Amino acid sequence: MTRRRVTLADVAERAGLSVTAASLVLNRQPGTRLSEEAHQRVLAAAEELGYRPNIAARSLRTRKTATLGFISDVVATTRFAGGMIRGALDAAREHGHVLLIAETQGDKDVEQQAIEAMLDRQVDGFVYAAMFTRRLTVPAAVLTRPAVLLNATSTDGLTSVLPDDEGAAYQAATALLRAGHRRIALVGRNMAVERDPVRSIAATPRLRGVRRALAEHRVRLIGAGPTENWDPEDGYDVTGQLLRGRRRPTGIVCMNDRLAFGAYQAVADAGLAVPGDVSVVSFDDDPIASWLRPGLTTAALPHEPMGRLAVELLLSDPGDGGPRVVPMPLIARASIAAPSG
Amino acid sequence: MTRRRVTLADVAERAGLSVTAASLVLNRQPGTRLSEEAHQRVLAAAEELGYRPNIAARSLRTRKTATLGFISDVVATTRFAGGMIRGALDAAREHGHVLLIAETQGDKDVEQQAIEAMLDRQVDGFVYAAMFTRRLTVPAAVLTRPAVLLNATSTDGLTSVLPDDEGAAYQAATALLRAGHRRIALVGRNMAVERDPVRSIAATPRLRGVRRALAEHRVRLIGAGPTENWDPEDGYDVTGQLLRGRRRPTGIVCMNDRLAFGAYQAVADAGLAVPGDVSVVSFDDDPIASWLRPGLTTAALPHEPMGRLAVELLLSDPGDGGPRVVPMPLIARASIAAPSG
DNA sequence: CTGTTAGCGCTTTCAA
DNA sequence: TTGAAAGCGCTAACAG
Repeated sequence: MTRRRVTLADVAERAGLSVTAASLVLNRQPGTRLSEEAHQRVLAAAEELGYRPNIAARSLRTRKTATLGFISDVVATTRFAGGMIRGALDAAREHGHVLLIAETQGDKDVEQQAIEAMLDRQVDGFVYAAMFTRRLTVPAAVLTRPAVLLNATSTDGLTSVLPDDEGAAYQAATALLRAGHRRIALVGRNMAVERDPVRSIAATPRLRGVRRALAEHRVRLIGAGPTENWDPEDGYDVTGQLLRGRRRPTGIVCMNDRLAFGAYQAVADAGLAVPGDVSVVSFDDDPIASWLRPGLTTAALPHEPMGRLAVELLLSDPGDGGPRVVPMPLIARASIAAPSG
Repeated sequence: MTRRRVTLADVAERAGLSVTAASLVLNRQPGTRLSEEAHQRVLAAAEELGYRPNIAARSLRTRKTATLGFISDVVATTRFAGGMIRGALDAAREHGHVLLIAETQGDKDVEQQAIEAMLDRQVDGFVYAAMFTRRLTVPAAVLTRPAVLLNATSTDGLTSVLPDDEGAAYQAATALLRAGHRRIALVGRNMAVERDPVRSIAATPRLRGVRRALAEHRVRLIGAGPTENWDPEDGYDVTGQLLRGRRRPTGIVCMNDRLAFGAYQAVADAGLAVPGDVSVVSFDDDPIASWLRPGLTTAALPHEPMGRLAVELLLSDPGDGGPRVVPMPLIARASIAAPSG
């Protein structure tokens, strides 16, 4: 039932011209050598027949497939992952490209297989993405083609796209300071992570940004216990300790929204309120940030712009190598107020 | 710098055989006509040269690309969306296929463009997915190739993959009944939605399943006000009303986890506790379900198995047309207890 | 058991 | 201004 696809030859025949002519017209060659009439005839024929080029056949000659490979470790587990994909997808579409997507789940064999499958299909380039900002080593097969790192850095000299964690942290802490807070604590410290070059990429600049803001106001951070992870229960535990401590903070910076979610619960359990007794600011703009009551003020991970930038770099000049930093907008909700004391 | 890819001709030359022979061996033809020695030589040559077939070239002859198109309305916005993609990706990989993914955002032009771009690349088939279960009309261009609907139904007679909402609702309500509850309310009613053939696909079977379970125990549902949407604030509002009503429920079934999130807040604001005073059960298994305290018992949307099944059907015999229902496991956490009264 | 040849649909010299 | 012909890498008739 599926009728044979119409080919360039069909168009040419209908236009009463050669395949060459048809090809020339349809590809809008610069030095428009064909007569105006030939143009019209080909265009009309293509239109009437509903002609669409066979990209596979074309790529055999041109070695361009207008297809990019997007390789990431995890898409399903983390919820904003989709944002990077969406941004990449949008940019690709705007440039007439299409995305082959693979998820490796951190499995090197799966990854290798995925890369080869894409190479077999002659992708023009790769976006190699990590769902959690980190440093990584790019598989050699990826370096076979132009490539851009997304939400990660490496030592391969590849261009990489990263969120501006430090700037975001500076803004977040400054928001607290501007509201008048001086007793500020930070939830989510973990020296082991901060010293680990692989995992520190988000933690360290966030810490640095907070410190820089506080330093400008000559405020010292209230010490908080370390957290093993950045999950709600970690936030709950550490915030509980802080609230029971001798110098109770009026403002808390959480390293991410999941911690903040736990912090909210700890504040409530202590018989206190956000933001009346404790102001909270955080990172990521996880969907729950808007569901919490009061809404959580948080610096949004710009996943969509990041994904977009990655493919735009890939399609223009991916070679230069420096990291490109994308700003994280502070989404102001209702979790910050002036300190009550 | 990128060395020319090694071709079949290279392998053949190195093996001292014809291209045909090499092709035959590498494609493991059934009637292994080549000599054992020829086999070895070709295999060795391919191995040494790191030969990889050019799928584009192959597909020109075979009209098979081992590439599938995955079209969905939204991937980034909804958090579990990724699950369907992951399942589809896994199944595709296991079958040596690769996925071209596009997101249409509900825009028909974007959609048409995406479908054509995929058709231009000769995809072998389509998975057409909706991120919220619903009825839809499949674009004609999709019907050009084998296709399977994912999380949606249509009138095109396409095979579709759906979650077993009714079974899940039956289980959820039964869990409450078994715990001893008799005063049970349902949060998330909306007649307008239930009567709308487009949007009712999840709501109606959930309602039916709950009713069937209650009927078996001769229990009548406590009336609850309708909700405009299924968002946290809707759950908060309606649950608040129920708790202030004359016949306070001891068990609540929420139509989804976002509603349940709001319900938890309403219970807390009423000075009551989950599950001591009110048991809650819900649908979806949104990540927050596990973050809530106490953990929310909820029927999980089986996105991953659904995505997987869709491509498996597509790769085997997509033609048959009936809807295929995937069970929704009830994830038991801590939000159900015996009624206190 | 193995090689020759044609051709998938397209682009691109080169010649007319 | 136009067309013929070669060839991208591969598979599949058809010979031998």
